[in-house]
Amino acid sequence: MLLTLDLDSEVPIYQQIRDRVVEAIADGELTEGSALPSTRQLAADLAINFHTANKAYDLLRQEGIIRINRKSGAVVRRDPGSGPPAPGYADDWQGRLRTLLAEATVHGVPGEELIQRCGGVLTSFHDQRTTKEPSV
Amino acid sequence: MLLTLDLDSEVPIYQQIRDRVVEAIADGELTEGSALPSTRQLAADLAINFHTANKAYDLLRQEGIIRINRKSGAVVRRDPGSGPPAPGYADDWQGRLRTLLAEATVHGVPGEELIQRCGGVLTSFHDQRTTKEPSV
DNA sequence: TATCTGTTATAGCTCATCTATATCAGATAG
DNA sequence: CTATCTGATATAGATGAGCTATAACAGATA
Repeated sequence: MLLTLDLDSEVPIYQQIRDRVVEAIADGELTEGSALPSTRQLAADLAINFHTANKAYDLLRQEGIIRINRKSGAVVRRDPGSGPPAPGYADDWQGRLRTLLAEATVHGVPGEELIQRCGGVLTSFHDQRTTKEPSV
Repeated sequence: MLLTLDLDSEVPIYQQIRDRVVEAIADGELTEGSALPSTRQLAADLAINFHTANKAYDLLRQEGIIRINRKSGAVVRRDPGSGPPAPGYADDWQGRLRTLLAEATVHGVPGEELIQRCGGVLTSFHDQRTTKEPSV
């Protein structure tokens, strides 16, 4: 997994790391059991402080997305096939979706285009996964 | 427009105000030309500092969503019918959409449900608008 | 004139973000 | 056993974001 950061972004570094990992799992690039680099290794690769990488992993752990052992390091715990979401998650998520869709709507993006883009993104997730794991 | 804040949220107050205004415009509750309360009035209603309300309006102005005159106060400048989005906007937006969809996917929400929720939210926008402005 | 508006400036507080060191313990390779 | 990797934890400092508190100024309006 190649991880590029935008140090000029308003989005905190640890948040960017978290987002990229989540997207990589959705893409199928990482699956349940995949090992992530150690916090020190990741920090060295990204030329950031060790604690910032640590915070990113801590965030992913709090979300239940990765698991951290002293022995095996950071390992992916959830992927799209790991089971249904926690109760209430989807509704919370929809609240954030609503804000995002409202913004695009106000800026004049047609509803049909928004649906198309949603579908396109989801298809890209699915395509990536079926590419990595061809149907037996 | 009734505006409720969550002071315990991690989302900054000025961001919450901005989000609620954007959603109200998408809903059709506010349309191009609608007047918003003055910053001092809004701050008093929400029991927050005047500068925080000011920052929210400043953010909306930077996004081109409202217009601020000393004379007429804050007025909605953009609504879903104000024309096409700025070039490059939709692509930027899709990047944020991708992160949001990836998160839900990783948490196990099926793609079909995500599409349904997107459509549902967009329909709620449209319904609200047609309710306020019934077809002649 | 009194009062509303937006605009701007300054200052202070709290907390988030990021970095810099340092230490400790368990696991592992030599 | 020793050296070295790992995660976990503590402390401290720098910088900036977020929010509040006053204050002052200018234009519009009643």
